[in-house]
Amino acid sequence: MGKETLSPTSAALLRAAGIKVTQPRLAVLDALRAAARPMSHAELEALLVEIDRVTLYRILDAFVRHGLASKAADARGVFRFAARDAQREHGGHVHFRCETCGGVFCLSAPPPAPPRLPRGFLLAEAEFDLRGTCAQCAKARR
Amino acid sequence: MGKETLSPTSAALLRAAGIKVTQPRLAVLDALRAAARPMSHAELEALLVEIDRVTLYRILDAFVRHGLASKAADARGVFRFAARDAQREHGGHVHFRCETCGGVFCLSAPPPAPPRLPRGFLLAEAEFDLRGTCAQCAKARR
DNA sequence: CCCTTAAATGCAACAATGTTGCATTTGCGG
DNA sequence: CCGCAAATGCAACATTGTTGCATTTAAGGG
Ligand SMILES: [Mn+2]
Ligand SMILES: [Mn+2]
Ligand SMILES: [Zn+2]
Ligand SMILES: [Zn+2]
Repeated sequence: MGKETLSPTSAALLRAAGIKVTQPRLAVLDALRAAARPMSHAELEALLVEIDRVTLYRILDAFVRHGLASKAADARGVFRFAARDAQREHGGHVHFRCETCGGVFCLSAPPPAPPRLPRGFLLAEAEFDLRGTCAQCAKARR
Repeated sequence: MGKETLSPTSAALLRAAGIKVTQPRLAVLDALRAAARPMSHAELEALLVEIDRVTLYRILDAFVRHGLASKAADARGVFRFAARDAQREHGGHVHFRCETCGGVFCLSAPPPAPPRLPRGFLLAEAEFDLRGTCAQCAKARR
């Protein structure tokens, strides 16, 4: 009987990152890892009412600093956070964002290869960002 | 003697878009068309001190509604606006955004072709978004 | 030209998002 | 169990963007 491939506990991830394991951080990391898509601060705040607003900002920034989460502004200019390990599932394909309903759709196409950068430039992230109207919203519009 | 390829006046662009030609709009459109890069509201406000803050927001939104400008959140979550005709110069290549200094750099690589979308989906815009650290900021960091 | 009128502007108030300072609490190594 | 740096909670503030409403102005028809 082969050993199961367990995902690490959130506590283990926090310890591996070298930051203190606290109840608020466990709750936030659990929420991020369980989320189907990148979450905004407001969404997390609504989900985790017991956590202070500012603490939540600081926890998210700490996660980003220590490589546990990614942070990117969405089309509306709001930051969205994704757990790095949950995010890996979405690394192999392209996303389409509906400008009407805000929905994110996973396409089957592989992401394009990043081009060569000028000397000295460091690439952190490359995202092929497709925006438009999803089928449902397009139909409703007529 | 061939006829020169004149770019249209900003007033002509406003008229063609079917909106009133006003002094604030002319100033904003001139500024956007002269700008080397997409401009934030704050940058435009500093440049055009005579224009009211709210009016500037409304002018920019009107430009977007009428196809005279594009609007997109930058890596810091701030909206940046570009005149559509000035922007055409930047349609044929990819951009790199420095997460440290906020600078936008034009790369020589052509943009990747958008993938096939699911039935009913409408593509409005496709952008290959590269983020990281520019050479100058990378050097300063060490 | 001058009126008329809808559109655009200016200003005040508000809302959402993100940051800073500081006193208090807590995880964790010793 | 202690001591202390790290993390939290709370208040105040900053920036970015929105809404309501009174006033001004562009543009078209006499
Ligand atoms: Mn996906
Ligand atoms: Mn360019
Ligand atoms: Zn949709
Ligand atoms: Zn830079």
